[in-house]
Amino acid sequence: MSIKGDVMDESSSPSLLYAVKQVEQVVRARLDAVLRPHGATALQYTALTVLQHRDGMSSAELARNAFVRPQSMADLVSALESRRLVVRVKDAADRKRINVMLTDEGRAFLSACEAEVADLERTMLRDLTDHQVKVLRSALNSCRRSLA
Amino acid sequence: MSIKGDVMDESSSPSLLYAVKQVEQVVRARLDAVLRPHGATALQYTALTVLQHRDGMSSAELARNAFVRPQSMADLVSALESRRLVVRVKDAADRKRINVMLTDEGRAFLSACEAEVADLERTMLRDLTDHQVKVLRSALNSCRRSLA
DNA sequence: CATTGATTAACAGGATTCCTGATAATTATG
DNA sequence: CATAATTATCAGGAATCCTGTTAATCAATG
Repeated sequence: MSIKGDVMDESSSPSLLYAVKQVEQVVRARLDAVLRPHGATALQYTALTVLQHRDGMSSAELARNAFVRPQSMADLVSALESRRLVVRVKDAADRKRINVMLTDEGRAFLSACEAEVADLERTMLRDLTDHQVKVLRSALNSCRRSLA
Repeated sequence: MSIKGDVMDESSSPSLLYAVKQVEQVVRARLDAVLRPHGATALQYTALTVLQHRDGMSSAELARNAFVRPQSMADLVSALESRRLVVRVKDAADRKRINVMLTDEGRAFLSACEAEVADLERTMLRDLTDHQVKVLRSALNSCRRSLA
C-alpha cells in the first residue's frame, strides 16, 4: 500500500519541477484544511503573511511578488477586504496607488492560525537535519531567483 | 529595484511553506507560458507526466497522488480527454474502475513540450551545485512524505 | 451467502484563482 | 509637452478547487 503522492518517487529521478509541485500540493491541501475553519484559503493566508512582513504594499506589488497578473491579485485583495482582514488606503504620495494594509482583524486572524501553521511546518521538516533544512531553504530561494 | 518575489527573503528567515509556494508560483507562471501555445496548463501537463510514468492509473489514484478530491481530478481528466490527450478505458478486472491512458496525441504533446520544460528546469537549477540539487530533491521528497 | 463497508465514477452547484482585453487616471521620462 | 510606464478597475471566461449526493461495483465480515 503506497504512500500518497509517490508515483514518481526518487527511484525514477523525476523532474524537480514535479517534486516542488508535489510538495506544494500537499502543503496547500493541509493548509486549506487548517485554515478553512478560520474562513480563509491557503492563498489568502499567504497574501496576509506577505503583508505581515511588509504592510502597505500595493496590489500590483503583491501580484509581482506572487508571479500573477495584477487583476488576479486585485480579486484576492478584494476578497480579503470584504472579510475586513485588510483595508485599501490611497497613497498620499502617489494618487494612482492604493496601499493594502492589514487590519486588527487581519492581524488577529494571523495570530489565530499561527500555532497550527507552525505545527504543519514542523511536521513537514521533521525528518530533515538542521543542515538539510538550511540547504533546502537556500536552494529554494536560488530556484526562485533564477526563474524570477 | 528588487527582484520579483523577494519580499520575504532569506534575511528574514521566512516560513519554508512560503518558500515552497513562491517557487511553485514562479514555476507555474513560467510553465503556463511555455505550455499555453501548445494548448494546455501546467496542471494538465503535470497530470500527463504522471501518466507517462504510470499509464492506466484511475482518476481516483491520480487524485490521491495530487492531494486533491476525486472530483477535481475527474474534471481535469475530462478536459484532457476532450483534447484527445487521454482516453478512459473500463478496467476489465474491476468494472467500477476506469483507467486513464495516454493517447498517441498525448505522447506527442509531451514530446513537443519536453525541450522547453527541460530548459526551464535547467534554468531553475543553474546556480546550484550537484550536491545541492541532490539535497534539494531528497529534502522535497521527505517533506512530501511527512505531510502525505 | 447476505450484509455492510469501501471504493470508484459521475452529477450538480458554487467559490476561488487564474487569464485576456479594455479603459482611465496618474506619474515618469525624454 | 507628448509619450511611455504604472496603477487600478471593469468585464468575461476558463480552470481548479471544494461540498453534497447518488449509483454501481468490489471487498470484508460474520
